[in-house]
Amino acid sequence: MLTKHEEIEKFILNGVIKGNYKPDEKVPSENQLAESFSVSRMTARKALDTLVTKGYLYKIKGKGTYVKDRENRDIIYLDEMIGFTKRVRRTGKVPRTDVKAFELIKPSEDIAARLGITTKDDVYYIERIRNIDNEPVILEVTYMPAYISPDLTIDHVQKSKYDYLRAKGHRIEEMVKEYIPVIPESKVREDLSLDKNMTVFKIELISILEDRSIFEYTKLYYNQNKYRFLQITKNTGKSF
Amino acid sequence: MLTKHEEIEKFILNGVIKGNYKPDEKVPSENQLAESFSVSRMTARKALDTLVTKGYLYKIKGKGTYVKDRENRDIIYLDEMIGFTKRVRRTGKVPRTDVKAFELIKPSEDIAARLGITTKDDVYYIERIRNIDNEPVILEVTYMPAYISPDLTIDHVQKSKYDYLRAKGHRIEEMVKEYIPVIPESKVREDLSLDKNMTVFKIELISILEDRSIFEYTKLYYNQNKYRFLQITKNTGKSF
DNA sequence: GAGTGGTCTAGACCACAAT
DNA sequence: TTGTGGTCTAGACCACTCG
Repeated sequence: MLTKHEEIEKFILNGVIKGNYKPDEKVPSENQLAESFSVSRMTARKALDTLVTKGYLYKIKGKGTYVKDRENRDIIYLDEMIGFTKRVRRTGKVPRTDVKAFELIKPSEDIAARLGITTKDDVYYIERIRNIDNEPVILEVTYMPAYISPDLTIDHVQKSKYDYLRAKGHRIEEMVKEYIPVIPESKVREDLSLDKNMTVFKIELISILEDRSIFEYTKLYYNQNKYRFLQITKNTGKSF
Repeated sequence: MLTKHEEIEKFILNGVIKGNYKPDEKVPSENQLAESFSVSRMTARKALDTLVTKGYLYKIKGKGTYVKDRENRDIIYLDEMIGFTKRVRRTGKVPRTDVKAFELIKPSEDIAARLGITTKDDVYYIERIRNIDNEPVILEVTYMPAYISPDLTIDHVQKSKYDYLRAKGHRIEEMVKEYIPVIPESKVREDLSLDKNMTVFKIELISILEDRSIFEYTKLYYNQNKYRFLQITKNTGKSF
């Protein structure tokens, strides 16, 4: 036995999947749904809100509720993040990196612990937004111990952290990544122009150098409205 | 300017982070919050619901709303899924695989397309739940073309698909994985005993053999209540 | 001005858990 | 019986969009 809002959710979702409601077209308004299902507006609203959170719809205040275009999303390959610029160009699209923050700060206890330093050591705080064809795709928040990268400039950050690292004769030996689904806070939501309460894909990672020092602690937020995130693993001989 | 439900959400979240509300202890009830913040119950409720979706709280009908224990989650390494049983034993915990479904079916058009076969070809439909210490951790839904694995039995599935594959002289050449955050449908929710509207981590993958035929299409749902999902990448020489 | 979504209220009835 | 969360109602006011 479905509840009323589940009934409405099912009805709308069905329409989306079957193509009765096409991408970027309106679904019935909250008032229309309330009337046609003989429920209160709050109940109809709950159904639509759930489908927004699940990523099927998006709302525009004053206008209506629309079907999200999930079919025509482009693909981004996760292991190729390092070569973001090059990879995007290869698809004929235009990449751009916006450096939103580049500061020298004292880390919180949590950050210091992750980087294996103390709260008295300096760290770079870096926020970057990766765009493709002027659309924000990835938000990156990075903490880097200053002692490893003493002469880092905003110019390096505008391009590639890893190019800088290589130029300094360092080499990343290991990366530890954690995969986390989240509903982002408002700051992330604004930077990636996401819908409220939309689930998002997050990776937290630590890069470890050849001497076991930690080069960076980075949080990556991926905008799933326009892109799908894939990874290709080739058999190297022993994994499978 | 925060809305009222955001104000309450912030208050509770703060209490959780600061430790005023301890793991598996109650937060104030909806009625208590409604009174102390001078709002209607629906408004207080919305704040708690949001925190459930975000993974900070869980609710038990008739009892109350509780703080989820996120600190003491164990770690599972993603690339080691193949050796699930062995890896879990190594930590001193007890792994178990429940085969919930093992059937020979005709695939839908969507599934057939993903497997590179027709809707007239047979496929195995397999559902498995991976448990650690009797707690469901991973739900796995697999479609396998029968022509590649003609003599597959439930016994093989109880153990390892990949052991079977090796025994047949095959070898997985490549895996294509897609990472997706989702709010699972009720079936998945029940299998993994998840909270309603809780965001979950999902991987869809295709395994490709040396002759480019597709061995499997698999959907994996990871229960993030009890586990964190990490991946370690070692530098093989050219990736970074 | 009419329609939309965003927020909020003050009730109500229910199923469930604990005492 | 009391308290909890789950669902739902029938209103209300607001900010926004568009004609």
